[in-house]
Amino acid sequence: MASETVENYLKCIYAIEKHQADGGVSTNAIAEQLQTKASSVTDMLKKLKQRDLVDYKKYHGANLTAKGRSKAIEIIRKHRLWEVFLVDKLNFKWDEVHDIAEQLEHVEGQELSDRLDAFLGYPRFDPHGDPIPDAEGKIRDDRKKQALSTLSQNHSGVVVGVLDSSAPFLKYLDHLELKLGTELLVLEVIDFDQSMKIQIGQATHNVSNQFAKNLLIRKEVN
Amino acid sequence: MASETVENYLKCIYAIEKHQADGGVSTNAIAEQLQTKASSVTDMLKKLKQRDLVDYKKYHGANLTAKGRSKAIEIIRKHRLWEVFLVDKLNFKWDEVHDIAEQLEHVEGQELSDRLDAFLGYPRFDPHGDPIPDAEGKIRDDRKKQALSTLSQNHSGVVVGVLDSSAPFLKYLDHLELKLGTELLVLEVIDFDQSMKIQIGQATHNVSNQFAKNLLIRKEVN
DNA sequence: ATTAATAATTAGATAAGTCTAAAAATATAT
DNA sequence: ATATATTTTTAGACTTATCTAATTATTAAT
Repeated sequence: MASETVENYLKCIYAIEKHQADGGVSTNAIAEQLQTKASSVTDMLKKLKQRDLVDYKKYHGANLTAKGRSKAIEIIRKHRLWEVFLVDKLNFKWDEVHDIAEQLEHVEGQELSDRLDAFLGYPRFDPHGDPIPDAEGKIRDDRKKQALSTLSQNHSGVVVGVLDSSAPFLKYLDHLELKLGTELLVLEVIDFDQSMKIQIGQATHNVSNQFAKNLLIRKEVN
Repeated sequence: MASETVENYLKCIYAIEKHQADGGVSTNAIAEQLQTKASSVTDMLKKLKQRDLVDYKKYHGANLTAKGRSKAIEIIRKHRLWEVFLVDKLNFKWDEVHDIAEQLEHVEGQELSDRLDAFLGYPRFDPHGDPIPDAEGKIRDDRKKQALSTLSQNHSGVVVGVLDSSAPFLKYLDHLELKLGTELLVLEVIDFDQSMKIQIGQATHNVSNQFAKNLLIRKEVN
């Protein structure tokens, strides 16, 4: 199989592709995401192309081939399954699991992930609300989710995920007593900076637009 | 922390040290165990010495320092805990877990192993009967175990471990319906080649001396 | 349509780990 | 005690993945 480094590149390109709809993923975007230099990325893209994992044209970025995408999804599946394991079975908190899962995702063995999947009860979502691809690589996520920032006054929703799964953001959510499944109501949107006042249970909080853009909710019909 | 390669060298030196009582572990012994060349081992021993993980004198082999030994035991702890997980929770068979645990043992995080340990109920032994070091690196094994080959006629014992944990040997044990805890009785020892006839439940089998040397039993007083 | 700014690539080095082939040290045998 | 065999080390090369500095392409701006 591919080295850990190669796997990280594939996962990274997959993630960027999803955020940008059109065109090739740029060398710089990959470099920034992976905390490496553009020249290293260029070198790697050549190798990935040789192995038929990406389509790559000099100066025009890269896109995953079917083969590359399939490998990326496999890694994401493992990452998310391990995260469920760490939270559900080992009682880690949702802000503690990312780095460990980052290591576990590279452990090889289809049999391993499939048995882990079964052991966990075939979870559909990881602790951050991200969908877990099934054994065939299908991503089953039919939820209509949107950023909190897209809600207007007096609309309510249920937290179903996050766009930022960094520890600081997740800890802030804990602080606000927000977790997956929590219902919230937009009381007010401030025109000046798009910050909003939201109600969670009996409490109200003011949150920034940056915050609202990173929280995913399913809108409630009310 | 140390790279996977370094960890594998430490684990290897630890294992050989245990089998040979005296003196330095030879370059060739390490090379054979790790399926690599003697020259590579020499290179690595120099690096391990620089990092104070082994004592090494040219042409006279290496021994782990306290620091090196502690790291080796940490890896062994992780390896054995993961093996318990794979067998007890994911229902792998005892001959299938070695290679997967070989990967999992390199995942970093003291917190991870400790929580895994707790989740598994602080097991004392892995699926092959090897003792699991505790969080402080103490190896708790007060069992009086000996190779089956040391038993004489009409003595019986209980299987408590194996010296060879390769898949072929373990599968053979399955075939004989021998597992940890199984009682057996030596019916006859053939003088010619030290092979023996043993009784397991109602069945009797003839096993080679090579077999008997790799099966660990606790002698029963009867 | 040039020029300036930005992005991407090449060239050449470095580090970790490995190898082959040759040289040196140690161990063994007479 | 010397010769032979075995083991170990050195020297130099290769691979993967990385870096810096310099160069080349592309994009944006006037």
